[in-house]
Amino acid sequence: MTKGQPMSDAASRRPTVYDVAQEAGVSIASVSFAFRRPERISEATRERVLAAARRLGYAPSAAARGLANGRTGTLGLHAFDLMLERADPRDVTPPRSDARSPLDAASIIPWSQSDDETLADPRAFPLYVDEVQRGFALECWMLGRPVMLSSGSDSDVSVADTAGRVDGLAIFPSPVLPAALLRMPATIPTVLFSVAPGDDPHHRVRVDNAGGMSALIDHLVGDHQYDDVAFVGRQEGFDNSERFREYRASLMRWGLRPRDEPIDGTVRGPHRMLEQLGALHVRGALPRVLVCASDQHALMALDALAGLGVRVPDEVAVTGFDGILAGRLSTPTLTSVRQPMEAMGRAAARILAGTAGALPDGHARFDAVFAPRVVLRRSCGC
Amino acid sequence: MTKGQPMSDAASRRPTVYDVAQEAGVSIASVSFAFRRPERISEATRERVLAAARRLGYAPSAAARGLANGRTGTLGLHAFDLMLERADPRDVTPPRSDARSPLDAASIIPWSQSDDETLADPRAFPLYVDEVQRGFALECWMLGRPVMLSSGSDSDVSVADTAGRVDGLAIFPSPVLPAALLRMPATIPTVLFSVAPGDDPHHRVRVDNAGGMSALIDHLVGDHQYDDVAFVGRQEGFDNSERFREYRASLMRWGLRPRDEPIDGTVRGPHRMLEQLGALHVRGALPRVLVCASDQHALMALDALAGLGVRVPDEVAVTGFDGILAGRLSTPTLTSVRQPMEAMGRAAARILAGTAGALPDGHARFDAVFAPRVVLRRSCGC
DNA sequence: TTGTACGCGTTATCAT
DNA sequence: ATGATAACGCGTACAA
Repeated sequence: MTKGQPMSDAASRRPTVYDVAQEAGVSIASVSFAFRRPERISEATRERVLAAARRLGYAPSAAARGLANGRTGTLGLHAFDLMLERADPRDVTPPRSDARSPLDAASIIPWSQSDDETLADPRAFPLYVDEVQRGFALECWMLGRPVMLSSGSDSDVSVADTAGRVDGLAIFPSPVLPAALLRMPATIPTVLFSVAPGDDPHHRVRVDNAGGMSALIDHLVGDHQYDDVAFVGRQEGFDNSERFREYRASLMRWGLRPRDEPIDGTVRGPHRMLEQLGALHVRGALPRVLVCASDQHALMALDALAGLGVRVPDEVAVTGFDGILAGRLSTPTLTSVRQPMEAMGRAAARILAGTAGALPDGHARFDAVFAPRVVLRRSCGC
Repeated sequence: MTKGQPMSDAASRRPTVYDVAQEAGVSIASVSFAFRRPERISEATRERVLAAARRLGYAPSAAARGLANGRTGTLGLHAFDLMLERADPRDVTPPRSDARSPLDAASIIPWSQSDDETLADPRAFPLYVDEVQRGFALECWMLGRPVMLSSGSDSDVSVADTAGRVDGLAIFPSPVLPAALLRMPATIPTVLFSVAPGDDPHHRVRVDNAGGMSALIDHLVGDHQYDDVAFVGRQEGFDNSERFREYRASLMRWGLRPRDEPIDGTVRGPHRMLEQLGALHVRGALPRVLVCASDQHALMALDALAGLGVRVPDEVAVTGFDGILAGRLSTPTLTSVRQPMEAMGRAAARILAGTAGALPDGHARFDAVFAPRVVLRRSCGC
């Protein structure tokens, strides 16, 4: 077969420029121009080409275009361990879409109410990542760029795979990230969410944890006069660590002694929080305030305290961090430090879109640090 | 330059198999095998290749791979008029990510509280599409496939563009959809959400509107004895029309007379609902119940009634449809008919993943019809 | 086990 | 304005 000629059975394949060109009686260049360079072609042939394309159901292959001009036009958002902090979707019965129900005999599919409640629980959605993702998608929509969402637990492979599909990539934080981060190719612009500044070539979008935490502590100590304030949450990841550090620093500025041992609380899995708080409770050693590393920790603490019969905020006050929606639905409503999550997602998209065309070693590395804001609700005693 | 040889300045470009092959001292086939066919290569050379790839920051180009083997591995989700029913993100001040703030002198970015509230309003997020999208993304995650999110108002171009990027495509309903639908290439498996059955080659995922509506009317008339029930919402799109039709049919089965003129209510833009309800109110002609085409309509109706000083549900009862989260946050809480949105999104993904490899004219066309469920809350008088 | 050569579908560069 | 042709980077028969 001669190079560049259309294959014989045009019917069974996805149509290509060759098929359209033949159908319209023009060359493949004219087909391409009809779609991408309307000004370089006569209106008459353009119409002929478009009609032929429509007749054949032709859709240009993004893969070929991407190969030809070296860019995909897509921006990516990657999560290493997507949903690890949520209900595992594998626990939920998959809908029976594999049951063969032809169109003319559609059977009505029932669903498990409990499964639906698991998925629709505001404590599981929308979370921090969902709001950031929404901001990212909104901005990409405005920029006219498709968004590629990807995830994977094997850090290297999955991120490299995604990197090969997009012109720019934003990455959610993860415990496994730092190592993978260093190996990350600097070949496309990359934004890291909530990662400490460093020497690597990647951009940053993060929040001023210290400012938010110190404002929160100032409120708790200054306004409420609380003097026994504990921290809940393991120190893993940049955000949690920075929040813990500033929790200690702020208390010490007020002349108070922080509890050195933060109360551990894993957000997912069999959690030890009830256990730990229960132990403190029987010893009568519960702190007056639980400052939690995130809203998810705080909501778990509310559950645990309710289970122990401890009244919030009268006996123990609780605060969160992030400002997710579920904090507005809890009982009592949750005092928190809100991050502008949508704005952060949008910022990441703009950074990528702006630097996607630039040189790989573009010396302008962004570090967008957003100011969080204390949101006072009931759980702190307000 | 000879065909197939690496270019001279390997440093300034994204590295390719040629660069890696040269670096590792092997052929490009070995590089490819090292990544895709580990069993067909010796462990030693594989290690050499992977090390070289890491050194160079090599990420395989998805475009080239997609072109070579004819599939992208990605599933797509397309919305024609994404966010048309939400706050226009262009109204929101973009975050100042374009301000050059080098990493070593990060300035803290303030943000507008009102903008953040607009974006974080539960009435704007998560909506129906967001929950479906989440289900779609969850299922794709389980299937190990990336997701491509796209949107565009120009129906033909944008959907064709997306179709060229994915192995299968799910499409949200839209007023402009029917026309574009017919022109859609059947070249890749396609799922249409909430579209009436038809002769086209596309799959369907939808909800049993009639069953849901009749159950709702049965509750309102049978349990609450309401006899003056009006419908709110324009009859556009498959879901709204079917709901209106069944609203009429159900009432007539109960021997009641439906109001023929549904109260118009556009979800976005300067809405006429307050105006219309106000006119009915001054005439003392408000219906006893407002059955709304969607939760978004119902929430607007609640606002309008509150503005008129009409008590819900004592004077006028209100019901919605869909079961979005915002209905749990309204005052009073909203009685609705919930769709299993996540399950629908997951079903779409499974259908696409299952048929992506099949023949284009695969005769198994799915029509997954999910059973909705009445959710009783306060706004109906319960 | 490893290397060579070609095709995938598009865009861009040149001629005409 | 239109046509011919060479990249683009990867997968993979096929040859060695």
